[in-house]
Amino acid sequence: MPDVRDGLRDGLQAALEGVGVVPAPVEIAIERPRDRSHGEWSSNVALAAAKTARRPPRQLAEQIVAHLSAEPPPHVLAVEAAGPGFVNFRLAPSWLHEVLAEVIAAGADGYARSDTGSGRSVSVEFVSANPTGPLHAGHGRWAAYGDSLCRLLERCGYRVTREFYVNDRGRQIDLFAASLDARSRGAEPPEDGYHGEYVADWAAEMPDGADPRQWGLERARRDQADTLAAMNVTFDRYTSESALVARGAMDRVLDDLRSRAMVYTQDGAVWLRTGEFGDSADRVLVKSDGEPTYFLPDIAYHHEKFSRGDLVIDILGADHHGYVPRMRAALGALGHPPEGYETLIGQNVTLRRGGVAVRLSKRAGDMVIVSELLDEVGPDVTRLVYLLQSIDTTQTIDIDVVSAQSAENPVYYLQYAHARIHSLGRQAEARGVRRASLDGVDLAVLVHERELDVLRALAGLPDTVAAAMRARAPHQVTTWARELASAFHRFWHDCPILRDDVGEDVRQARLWLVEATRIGLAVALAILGVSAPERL
RNA sequence: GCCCUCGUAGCUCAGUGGAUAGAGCAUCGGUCUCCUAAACCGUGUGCGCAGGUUCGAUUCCUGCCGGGGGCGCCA
Repeated sequence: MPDVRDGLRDGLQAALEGVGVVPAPVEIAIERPRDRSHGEWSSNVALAAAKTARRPPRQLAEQIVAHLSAEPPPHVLAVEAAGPGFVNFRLAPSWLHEVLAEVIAAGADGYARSDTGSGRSVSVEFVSANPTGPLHAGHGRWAAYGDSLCRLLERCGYRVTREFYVNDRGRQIDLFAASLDARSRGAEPPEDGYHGEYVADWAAEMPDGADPRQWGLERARRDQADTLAAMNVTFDRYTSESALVARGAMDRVLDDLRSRAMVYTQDGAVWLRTGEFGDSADRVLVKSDGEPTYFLPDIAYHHEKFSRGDLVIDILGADHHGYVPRMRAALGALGHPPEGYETLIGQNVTLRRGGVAVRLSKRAGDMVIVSELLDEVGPDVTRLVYLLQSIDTTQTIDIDVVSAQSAENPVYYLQYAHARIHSLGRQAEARGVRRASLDGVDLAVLVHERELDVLRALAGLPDTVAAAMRARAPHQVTTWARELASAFHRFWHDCPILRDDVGEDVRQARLWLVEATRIGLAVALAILGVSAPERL
């Protein structure tokens, strides 16, 4: 896909040669200046290359400008040296008209797609909630985040496997089954058991004679699956811990570690030398009672995942961050390269209702589950709210705000832009206005600042998608979508389309501009896993 | 004590190794005979503190202060 920066970069390259800076000492960076008055694009090459060029940056910038001005790259109206030594480019709107044509040609399926990950596979594990209860608000965040990250990776060409690990054996399951059993008999769960209300609810559903363990696991998994389905999050692979143990994967990985002399016995327990691989201490693999800890099957699971991904990504809650060094150490002990394993730690979610924070604790019982949020605001708002901010920050979701049908709710701004586009389509149809073939439309009539702002936003989408994928930060796509919506609302306000006093040539060009906006919004919403209403 | 993470406007949050740090909400004041006013326009003494690296730091590094999370032969 053509990029206006290619021409600018070639021009800068030639200019550097022209002023005797050969070869260029740095990669030529071209970025958008924060301040529009500094032009459409800007380069800091003169600042970066000044030292090797052995002249003041400002002087170098002026020399570069002199060369570029003699033979300006495509679309360039003027080149200026500015500030400490920036080279600023002023461009004709034609570069944006080319962007519009590109967006239309690529469509929602093709625009902002890249092949940076083609031929590479990645396994992404997220949510992996214990089958001991419903998904809480934090799980909802990982579901929204993880699925959107996968969509980003896919858009960049990676082959992605979405993975969910089910810890269906061990002490927590025993406690859950015991809690369920106690409730079904009208008794209190064990002290360190599960005290949430749902345990009593589920116990009441449990048929007489059912095995609380088996029945409870199925009940919890069904509940979680329903919630994930409601959020439009699906997994390619569920791996059961007990099944993994049953088919011998755990024993095999233990043998493997033994053969590598990574294991020793002490106090009747089997330990892994994780301390030698960067962990703060060695860890127990098999307890003195002969039972494996969760850690050993988890190692086996991660070992397996490398058969599905060149890159293995775990998305974990902040409360599991301490687990990262030991898993990293275990994988190192098995000979996996460190760069093949990536962990993304998400901070907690707090829900607020009526101005009061609701505490999240599945075992204590006072828990806010995702389905509560889903029931109130629906899957689209739920996902978008989760993806409004970075997972590095703790998130506070005010249920009163996000469930309000008001301007306070940040989701509506986006949805309204989408609805306006579809409203225009309906109006156009009612008035018998049709969009002419793009070949016959003169996009050069798009010169209004509001029109150009929309196109500038659209021009930035490919970079945004690429950057969001690299940073594992789907919320950057949300931010972009809000910026596009803002540009679109301002355009809408100032640039009528169907009104009688609008000339046909301008109307046609604007109809295509709206279509391009629709495509941009569709790309972003597809990555976010959100659908927007066609009318509000 | 150690580890992870955050600290940006009254509130909720974006953002960047660069040239004058943004959005939404809230406040106050404007804009519909016109495609949806859930919109638009105007309105602001803000990067926790101190060092360091750099031509340039709010951004990177170190320390401190403050918030959240974690440090089991639980998962």
